[in-house]
Amino acid sequence: MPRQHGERGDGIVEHLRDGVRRGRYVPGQRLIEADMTAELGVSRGLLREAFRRLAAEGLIEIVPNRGALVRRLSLQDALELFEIRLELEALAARRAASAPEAARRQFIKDVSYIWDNQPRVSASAYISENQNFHAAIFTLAGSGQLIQLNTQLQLSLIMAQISPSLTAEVIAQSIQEHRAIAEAIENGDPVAADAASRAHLGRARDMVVKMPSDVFRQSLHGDVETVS
Amino acid sequence: MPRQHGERGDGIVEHLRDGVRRGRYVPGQRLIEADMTAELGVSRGLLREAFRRLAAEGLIEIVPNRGALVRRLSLQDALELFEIRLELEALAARRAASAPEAARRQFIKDVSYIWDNQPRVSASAYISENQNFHAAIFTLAGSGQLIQLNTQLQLSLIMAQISPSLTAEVIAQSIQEHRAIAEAIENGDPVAADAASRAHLGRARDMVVKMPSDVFRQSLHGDVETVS
DNA sequence: AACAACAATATTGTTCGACAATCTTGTTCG
DNA sequence: CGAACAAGATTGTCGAACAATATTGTTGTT
Repeated sequence: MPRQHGERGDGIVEHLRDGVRRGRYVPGQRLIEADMTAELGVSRGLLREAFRRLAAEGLIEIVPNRGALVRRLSLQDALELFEIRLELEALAARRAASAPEAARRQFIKDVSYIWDNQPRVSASAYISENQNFHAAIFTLAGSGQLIQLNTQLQLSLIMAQISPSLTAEVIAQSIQEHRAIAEAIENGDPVAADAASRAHLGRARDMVVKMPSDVFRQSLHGDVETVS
Repeated sequence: MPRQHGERGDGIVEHLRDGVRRGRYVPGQRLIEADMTAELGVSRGLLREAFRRLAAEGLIEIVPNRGALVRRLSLQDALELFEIRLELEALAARRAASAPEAARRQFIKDVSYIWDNQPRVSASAYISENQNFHAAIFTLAGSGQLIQLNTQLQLSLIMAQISPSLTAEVIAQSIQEHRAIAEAIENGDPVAADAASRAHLGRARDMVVKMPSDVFRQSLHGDVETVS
């Protein structure tokens, strides 16, 4: 954790990203500067720079004169993000399936945990498995820009918001679909990988629609809202 | 320009974005804090927050201990971005073509300049026309998340880098393709809009590949590079 | 008890000055 | 000409300060 000169801000950013992933910070939670500077041992200036980065990434929001809070997606946000993710992950899957065989073989090793038949011990275990799996596809796809864009898709937030409502059946179904994607990639079949990705994300999308509505922030009525 | 409490940073961000668009700042140029604080009349802290936002957006880069500079894309960066843009803009075009008729009609009015048959007076005139046109499609698509992601696609940088090598023929060709996209949207035909978008961006991509190589930064040899 | 109005407190927005770490440039020496 | 070093420029980080705004607490009234 002791980062060197010029990279201290990275540590803060990582702390927050990780904190949201593991539920230490939850969507809607306000992030008070005084508290965080005390806890992390950094100056306000550095903390505020980190906040700005994360806000641009879409993980937190900064409301003028009210400061930073972990972003809480509306259902509309989530659906728009799923729609985008569908396209980008299909692209990534195609690229991944076209990667050199050695790289694909390594990928299969890296995600071997998806073949485990034991029921996942906890929702959070599945959440991190899921994040890892999707990240591995983007990595194998080998496009720096895709990896970068993937951070804007807010998988952490979606998982954090729906995780209390996750059922064992939904998880089991997802794992099956992960295997289908992985197999298509292993076989070097871009068309199948594309299709399997779309099927997986389409189903995940439908699942989200059926969630209790208080999982999401009430969406603004306006036509289009941007996030600074 | 006198923004109010809590929104001063927005002005700086806007200034930089605009500056890159109009060529006031060019890819590769270093942005010295002392100079910019003097010119913009803001404190270093605020300026650095703005830098962090823009770096997360991908418009500038921050190199530890060397500060901020306008990002200069490698050919690989540009191609990866085109590949992604192809998918996202096709999505946006489909959505746009499915928008209510009133909105589509308004869109056609907003982009009526594309029907002008006069040759564009300057490369920069075409550049701003192009940016406007593509932004209008994303706006009509009505997805806040898509609009947000569009900022990561770095159209400004690509244009800034290739603009010295733009020819009248290439511009004329692009304008034709813009018209095809607009017509498909006007007719409410998502399939045609999708196809026209893909054709346009595919051709633009091919054009970029043929550019003189010194237009782009020499790409790093590594497998994948991320931009913080 | 509910509520309005106000005061007290907390929190953010912004600036300034300081100093160490690092990079850049200029100069001198071999 | 190039290495080595010194001088200067620039960034990274901190802390203190104060105004603007938001939040909470208190009081008095109905």
